[in-house]
Amino acid sequence: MDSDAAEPPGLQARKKLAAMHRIQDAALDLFEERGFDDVAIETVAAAAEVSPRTVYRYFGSKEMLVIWDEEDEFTLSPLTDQFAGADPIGALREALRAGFAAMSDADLRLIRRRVALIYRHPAIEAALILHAYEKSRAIVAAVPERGDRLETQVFVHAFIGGALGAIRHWCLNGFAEHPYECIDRALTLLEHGFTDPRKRATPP
Amino acid sequence: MDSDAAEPPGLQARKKLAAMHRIQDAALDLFEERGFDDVAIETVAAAAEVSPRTVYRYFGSKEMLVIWDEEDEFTLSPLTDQFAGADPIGALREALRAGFAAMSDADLRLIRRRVALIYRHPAIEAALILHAYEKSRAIVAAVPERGDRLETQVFVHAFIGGALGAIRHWCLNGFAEHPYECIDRALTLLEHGFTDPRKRATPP
DNA sequence: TGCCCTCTGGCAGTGACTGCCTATACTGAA
DNA sequence: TTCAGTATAGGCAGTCACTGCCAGAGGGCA
Repeated sequence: MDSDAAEPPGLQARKKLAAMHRIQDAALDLFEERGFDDVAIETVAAAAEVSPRTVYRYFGSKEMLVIWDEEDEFTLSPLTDQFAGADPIGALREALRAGFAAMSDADLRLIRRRVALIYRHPAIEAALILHAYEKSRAIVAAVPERGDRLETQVFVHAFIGGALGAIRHWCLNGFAEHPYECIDRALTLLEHGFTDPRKRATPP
Repeated sequence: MDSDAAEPPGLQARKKLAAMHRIQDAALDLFEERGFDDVAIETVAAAAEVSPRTVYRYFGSKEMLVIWDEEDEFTLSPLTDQFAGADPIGALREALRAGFAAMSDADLRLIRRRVALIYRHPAIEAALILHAYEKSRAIVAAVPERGDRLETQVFVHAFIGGALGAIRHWCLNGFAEHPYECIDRALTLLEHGFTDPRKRATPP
């Protein structure tokens, strides 16, 4: 594991981060232009002027070129703590609200670009789902006394599922609403349960 | 698509089904013995006395050798209808109860064998998750007036997530409980929501 | 400046997966 | 029973994602 405390950036790490952004940019361009399946890693590497080996070292898989988000670690790790608290849904809502509030318009544009690509290509959507479940597994593991309890498993998985459903809806709806709006409504649904079909049938 | 009505079995289809069972059996044996990653498709094909090409034609992917369940189509397609009704959770509960009740001990043993393998190898668990989400996508698509609604997306995804959590807990708990027990409790959690942490902290 | 060491690049390999074509087995009618 | 017509399995060769391994280039620090 890296380390939990934020260390001074490191001049070498900056180059890596810059390269990752350059590679992701090139990849998004190519994928949007020719389609995900018709672009080889070698092509992406050539466009970003790095070796294919480096692309794999940085991103691990082709799909991660689209999934990867620099802020991922920062936004997701506090989530772990929320699940242990007394009001996990409220805490999650607040954490996500803060996360979206901290985003610039450029950030949001980049996310929309990536999400559009994700739901245009099933293979990438698959990778996103797996990525989300890896997170959920980490979250469950981080709640020691409750990790093996069915209730924890179901809650965490349902939350991940709900979040994925919200993102999917956000994209399939042409990004009409603000993403936090979707997440928020998903959280409300999880909060109150699906007992009453009218809760599902009529928006708040 | 095949067809929705049950046609006479077809003598050719029987041979295929028998071959699939033979291939899956051989695959499970080999995966349990040597591990999923250390068995090539070629080996499985040789053990089942079919060509590797046929294995792919039947199962589509290596992971599907473990995931595949003959009853899958039969148990899952009625689920689609349940989501459209007034009391989807109740209908789901009943459908799943009936499904498990119809299972023989041999069926259950096979499922335990497959699930144990699934959670021993992340790659197979990944495939299971994706398989489940493909089903959920089909389900959402089958609820025409509600398919693009956020509430439907979230509900279906949360249900799938909850079910996956329940199965995961079932396996990680050493198959101590009956699987329907786990699913049932998961449904109850979804039904009542996660408002009250005590609902998560204390079993019914 | 010089030593250490991490990181990048190239190489070669593995194995999952996929068209394409031929042989073969099944199906339905003469 | 036999003969078309059709669907299906096998074999071949190819693509490409992904992975160790090793040598070289470049930062980090004295």
